[in-house]
Amino acid sequence: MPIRPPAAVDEPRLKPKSLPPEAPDAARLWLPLNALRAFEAVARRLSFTGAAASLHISQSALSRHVSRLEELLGCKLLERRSQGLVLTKAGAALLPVVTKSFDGLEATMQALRHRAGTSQRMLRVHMPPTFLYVMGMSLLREFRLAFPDISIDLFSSNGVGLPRATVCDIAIVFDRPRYDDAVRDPLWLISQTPACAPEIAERCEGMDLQAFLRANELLHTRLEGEPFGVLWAAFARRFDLEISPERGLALDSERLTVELAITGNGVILVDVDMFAKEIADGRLVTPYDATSDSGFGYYLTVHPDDMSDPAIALFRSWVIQRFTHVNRDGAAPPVDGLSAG
Amino acid sequence: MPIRPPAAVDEPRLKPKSLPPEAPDAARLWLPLNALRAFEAVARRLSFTGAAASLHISQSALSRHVSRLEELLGCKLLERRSQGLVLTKAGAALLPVVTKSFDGLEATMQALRHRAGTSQRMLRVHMPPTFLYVMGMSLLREFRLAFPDISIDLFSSNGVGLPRATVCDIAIVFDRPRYDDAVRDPLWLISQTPACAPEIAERCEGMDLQAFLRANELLHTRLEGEPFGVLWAAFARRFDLEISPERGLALDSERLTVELAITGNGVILVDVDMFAKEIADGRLVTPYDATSDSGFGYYLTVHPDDMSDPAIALFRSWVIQRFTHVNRDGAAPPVDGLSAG
DNA sequence: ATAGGGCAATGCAAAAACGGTATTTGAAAG
DNA sequence: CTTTCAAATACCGTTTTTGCATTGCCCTAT
Repeated sequence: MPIRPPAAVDEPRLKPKSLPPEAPDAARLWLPLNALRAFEAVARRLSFTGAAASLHISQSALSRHVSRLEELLGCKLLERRSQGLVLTKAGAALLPVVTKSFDGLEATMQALRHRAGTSQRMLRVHMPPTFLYVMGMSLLREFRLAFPDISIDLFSSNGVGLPRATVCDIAIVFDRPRYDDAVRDPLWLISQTPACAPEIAERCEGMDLQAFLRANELLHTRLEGEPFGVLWAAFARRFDLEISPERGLALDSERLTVELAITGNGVILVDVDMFAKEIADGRLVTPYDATSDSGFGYYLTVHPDDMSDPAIALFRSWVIQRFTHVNRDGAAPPVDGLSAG
Repeated sequence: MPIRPPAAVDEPRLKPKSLPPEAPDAARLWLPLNALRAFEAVARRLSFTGAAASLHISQSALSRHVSRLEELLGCKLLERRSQGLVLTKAGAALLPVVTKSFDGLEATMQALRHRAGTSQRMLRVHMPPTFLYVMGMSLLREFRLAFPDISIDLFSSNGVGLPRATVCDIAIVFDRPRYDDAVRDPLWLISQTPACAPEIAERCEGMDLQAFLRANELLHTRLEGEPFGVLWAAFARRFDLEISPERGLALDSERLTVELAITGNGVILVDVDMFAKEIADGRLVTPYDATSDSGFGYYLTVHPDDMSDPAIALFRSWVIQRFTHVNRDGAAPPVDGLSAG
């Protein structure tokens, strides 16, 4: 039954239905709000690709939005010329209105959040150093730009640091999936693959995976509350490897572990996206095309009782949305020129 | 497992990535536009149910939209009290801004359509009388309210009246699905079930479907270009009935056919939603719980060459959208106590 | 000229948002 | 205490949106 009739002429006279036709909303329903937002972003930058990056959606999606808008309006809004985009007269007329309207809405929303006590708050956020280093900073920077009235007090240590247990409201923790009653949302589940210094890979050229792992020291990062070597064990299980995952050297901090790997002290399990920089500049190589998803990853947690705090709820939902949208682009180029060595 | 070449050192840091963080859009992306639209409709009427009817979506959907908005804002926008809804301070602050913004957008869109030649047009629309009678009028009324600057010149006859073949730009035709190159969109696919006058149903009480159909005259509506009795034939096929679908009496106009059925002259195949009125007040009864979807239904067609006409394209897309996400809100005919087995 | 790169459009499959139905809840009226 | 009405919720289907990969276009550099 794919197609359904519209509200047929309602029952003739046997239903007072005090409401008159009330059609002011007919046009409202038709208003392509999301397409207008897309158009605005594109028109402001005069670039689909650029707008896509800034909105954290794909260029493809934007292209479609704008096309639809143009189709609905019956006229082009942007002229696609080889030198770039140019606003047509119609586009030029539309852009300022859209910008003004959305700015107004944004400002009002902001003001209401303010009144609700959401703003001028200080959120205490905790996250592991690795996460902070790779993507946390750009994430927080973005959040602050979107909500300048919410300040962030940032903590970063290798301990777990759950909210209410430590001095923070929101924590991003590295953990495995759990099904308890806590408010935990997955942000980034890692895919682990063995990595080592290029010299080691060279020396071991030709070995199969199992031999390789047996020939080298396994490096671990200690995980609070987890048995020693869980990640290696999960990896071994996934590829039917006969190795001793509990063998090796464990450190507190993943950064230290990576340092050891880079300096040729053994093999480490990494997520290629998380250490893209080290891999890209050759300090770390991933000689085998074997990655497994253990379910471990970074989860965002808040204390259940804090869910009613508007600022905390806002931060949480914003981060979650941010991650669902952007698993890749935000991760690749967030930090430039660093990468501790 | 083969060794992978040391992770092809693709673009290391040589990607200026000219774009600065550019976060003005971070908040834009977050703006819950659809939820705001929902809130506006509810707040204006101070009623979820009423707004749902006017927006042609369910109360449930609206409830969720508003909830989400409240959650994002961190404060209630409407106070649900027993006497009805009341705007909170926050809601009262938000409503005018939203209304103003959306009105502005609407007006601008309208103006652009105008400039594009979409407006101040006269559209010639053709539809079958039955369709017009049952739902066409309310449809057109609504369209006119949403787009007052587009006039409608309405034709209604039993002929097919395809655009460009007759004096119309847009036609709604009763037909079967076809896969030709014409621009044809299904609006309402009918589900056919036998119906007759109550006296006949009474007289035939206890008969099975096949006996019932054999005992009564079959009524048809003549369909241009279709073999005599297609609909009855499709129905018989669906339920493995041994009847002679080509038997019976055919008329030009479905309304006439229905009249004959009502006055006890035979059995007709109807869509229960389309003749909800006749069924509700007992003039027509559907004694068997047997409905089949033949694929026949009402299709909207425009001439391919007309697709570039903004006004025609607008009408078309508006009608299609109107049909896809409309429930049976106003229609829900209180069909009680009928439909005996 | 020709190869290469940047950018928007598009086919297709996957994912997410959205909507509907049915049900529950909660308050008020009979 | 039952009945009624409106909003919230559970559950689930499906439409819409999105991303990826690819195409096509035009410009630029070789």
